[in-house]
Amino acid sequence: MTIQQIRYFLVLAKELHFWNTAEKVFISQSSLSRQIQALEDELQIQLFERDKRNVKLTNAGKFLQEQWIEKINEFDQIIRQAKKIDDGKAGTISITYPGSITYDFLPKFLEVLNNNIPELKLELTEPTDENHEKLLLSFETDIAFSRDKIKNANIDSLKLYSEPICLVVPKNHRFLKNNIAEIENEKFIISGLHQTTFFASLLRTWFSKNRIEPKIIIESDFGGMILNLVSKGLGISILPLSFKSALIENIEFIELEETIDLYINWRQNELNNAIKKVIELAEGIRER
Amino acid sequence: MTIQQIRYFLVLAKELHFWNTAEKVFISQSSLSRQIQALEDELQIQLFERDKRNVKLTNAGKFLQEQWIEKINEFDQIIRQAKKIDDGKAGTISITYPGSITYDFLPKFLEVLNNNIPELKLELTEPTDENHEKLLLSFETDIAFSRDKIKNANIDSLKLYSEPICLVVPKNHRFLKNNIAEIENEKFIISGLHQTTFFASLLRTWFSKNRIEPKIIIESDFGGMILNLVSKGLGISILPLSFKSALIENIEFIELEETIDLYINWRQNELNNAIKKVIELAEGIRER
DNA sequence: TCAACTAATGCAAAAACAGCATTACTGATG
DNA sequence: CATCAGTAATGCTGTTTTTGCATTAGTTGA
Repeated sequence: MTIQQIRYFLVLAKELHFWNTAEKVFISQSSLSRQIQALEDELQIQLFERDKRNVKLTNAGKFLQEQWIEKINEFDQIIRQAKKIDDGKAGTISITYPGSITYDFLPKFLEVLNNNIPELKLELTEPTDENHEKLLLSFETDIAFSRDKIKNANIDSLKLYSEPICLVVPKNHRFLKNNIAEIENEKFIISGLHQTTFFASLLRTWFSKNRIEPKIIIESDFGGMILNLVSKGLGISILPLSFKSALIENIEFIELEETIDLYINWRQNELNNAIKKVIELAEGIRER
Repeated sequence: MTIQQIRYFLVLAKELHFWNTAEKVFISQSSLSRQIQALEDELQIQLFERDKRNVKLTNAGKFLQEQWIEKINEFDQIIRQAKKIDDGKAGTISITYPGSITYDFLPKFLEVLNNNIPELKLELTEPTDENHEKLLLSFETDIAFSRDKIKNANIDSLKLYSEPICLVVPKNHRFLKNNIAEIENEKFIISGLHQTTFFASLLRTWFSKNRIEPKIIIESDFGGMILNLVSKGLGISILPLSFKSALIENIEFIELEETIDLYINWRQNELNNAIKKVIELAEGIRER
């Protein structure tokens, strides 16, 4: 059984037409017909019901289509990862991170990487869903920065630092002079509280602990946007202190009691030396 | 790339010896050598470092060995499952169940199955670890009976019935005449409370709710054994009412307030008609 | 220096595969 | 009812790939 045969099968299962499929996979109709027959023979499973005119998946065929699509993707991903390991330092490594470290920690970290492994190529992504666990284990990413600790037997985690979260207000806001009072009357520009991200849940907890039902006028998950709107006087927000490094005009940060952590996460028993080196450097930063 | 090549690779990765490997996989050494070369060529990844005398896995090779062992197993399991679907009613379906339904529900259910689908072949297992979720999704089982509801988007669950849990005591035990008092002085024969099974956690809750620290003299997860020891007067136990159907001599059941449920669980969108029919029959039983 | 080991390779036979042309059957059309 | 277009399977032939044998070439230890 060939991986290629499985790919042919998957295209045919979608097209349900030998000629079209043959064209798509760049072989002749007769060859395709025989490849599929060979596959059916080897598996001893009928995949398609076909008469001289129609092609239809059997139940077993439908099942294999579902399952194989997934497995073949995983398969390809594994090979891509193996290539990275084979390339060694020349390979590209993927890093995912929460937007809140864009202005402060991340640039510093990238500078350290560049000084120590100048030949390293990086791919940076800010994941929309925050399932770091899955992203790491399926090799879609190599290093994941996260705000909460990942608890998984196959993932190692290390806390890098804690920082306060802050009220973010325009310059000259009354909060800066008086005590923080009647916060409930303020308009908030804030990430959607229904989100499942760790920061959203921290915000929910903070609001409920302080018995505040915030008046949210704009929801945005993009910190840069929030800062900008606050600086224009459209409302106030709550963000980790790191955002101060964005150096936006007309903004002040008021530290709150609450703190938030930053973790670095990676696959246990990583074999890729470049990734191992990056982790070491992160550990080094923490020790300082 | 052939599945077969990957299998060759996996054997060689373990043996690290071309001749031995060739013998094990029933091809000649030269053929094996060329198959591995072809694999390396196609992947563009060096899998082994070899001189004229030694064979050693590269890092990328180690990685692929780890990953492929797993994927190939999943692959085989998928094909086995597809075969079952292809066989239709003639196939064997796998059922896992908690020991507590051995004497009451399960025999009745098997009778219903036998009356309705006499040609069905069954494989029954009492899983030691209770990870029904994984067993179902990896196709190691087809139908899982469980005491707690499985919450997983890819698994469907149905509650079949509730039953009380009972104190199980020898005949003529004082509890049968008086109120249940000074239970703390009784010796318990019971499943290990540290277990992660749903029943163990239910027991823990019950004991703590009633502020009892049970004196456990024998731990056993096997209901039949527990019944036997209770009947011999060695202690008392707590079990679901179902065990009454075991019809052991010299035993009485005292119903408690607490109840426990039985669920049947299966993969959503099951394609195997035999499995679908079994689920239907289970639903039918419930409606009665 | 020699013998034992072991992975790679040249070679010829065998097997598998590819594509062309054709067959065989189905449905639709007039 | 005859004809035609559509479609999957198959016979055939040339090409490519794979196989195993025998041999080579490098390594290790005596």
